[in-house]
Amino acid sequence: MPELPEVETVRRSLLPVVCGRVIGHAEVLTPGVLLGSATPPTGWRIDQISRRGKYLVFGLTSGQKTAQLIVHLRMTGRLLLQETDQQPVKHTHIRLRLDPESGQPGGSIWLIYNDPRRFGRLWLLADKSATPPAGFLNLGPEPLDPDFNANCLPEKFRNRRSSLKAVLLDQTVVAGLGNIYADEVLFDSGLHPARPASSLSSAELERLSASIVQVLNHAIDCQGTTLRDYVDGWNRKGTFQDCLMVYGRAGLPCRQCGTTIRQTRLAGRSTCWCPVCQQKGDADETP
DNA sequence: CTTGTGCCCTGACCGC
DNA sequence: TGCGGTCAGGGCACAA
Repeated sequence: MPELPEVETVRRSLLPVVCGRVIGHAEVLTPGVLLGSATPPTGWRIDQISRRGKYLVFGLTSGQKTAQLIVHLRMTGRLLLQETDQQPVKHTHIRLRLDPESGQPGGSIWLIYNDPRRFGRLWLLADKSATPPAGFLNLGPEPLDPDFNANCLPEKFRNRRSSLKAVLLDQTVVAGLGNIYADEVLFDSGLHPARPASSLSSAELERLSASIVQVLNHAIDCQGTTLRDYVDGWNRKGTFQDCLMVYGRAGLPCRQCGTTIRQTRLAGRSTCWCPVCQQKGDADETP
């Protein structure tokens, strides 16, 4: 399930291949997956790929005109590169033939959007009538931004009575965390997932924000987490699944203290934590 | 405003 | 071997 580290890894795998190429041909095999402008996405040159939270943003130009192609992979979406025009594999919804710019050497490459569960979406914003999705516009601070620190969190946390887990999953609070990294971040910061967000001390907020940055960067260094579906643009798996401390480890001994990892349901999501390394933090529980 | 619930959708897995 | 049930969860609509 692509979260920030997986999306960033996809971005880095696509970047050197697709930038500077022109969308020469586009096939939308599944209507409804591509939203936004009615204009077909052909003729545009891909200038850059940026990322915001779990969204990828392709910057497109055509002469003086600019456009954006925004992509959210949700659960099982994949952007895959193919060097030959192969038969579309099952659950392929969009195929883009990327040609070298005129006068440039080399052959075409295909960029495939594949998504078994069809939760993912692409938005082509090629004219004024097309606007980005609300979720994109309402994203909270970007945790890999150099300016990101604990001061980005308190105002968002102060008025929230709900659990830390629910707040970390809220994309308007911090952009990019999903179920796996929310659990991993809470373990890294030694905080119990059910703690009310508003109960954190400033020292705990510092720890939490530092863990967000640390865990996400570590996962990017490992090319993301592949549990089931996730692969990058060249169909390569990540390795962060070998580094998980709590997610998916219910019933197994904590890798730090040996206590059995517990699992519960929080914010509608399965939540794993270590009952020893992640204390509630209540005064009466402190020895 | 906040918080919670159900839905979308397919494949993997489990028990019978 | 098949078959129904359950689970996985990101974001959104909707209700209270």
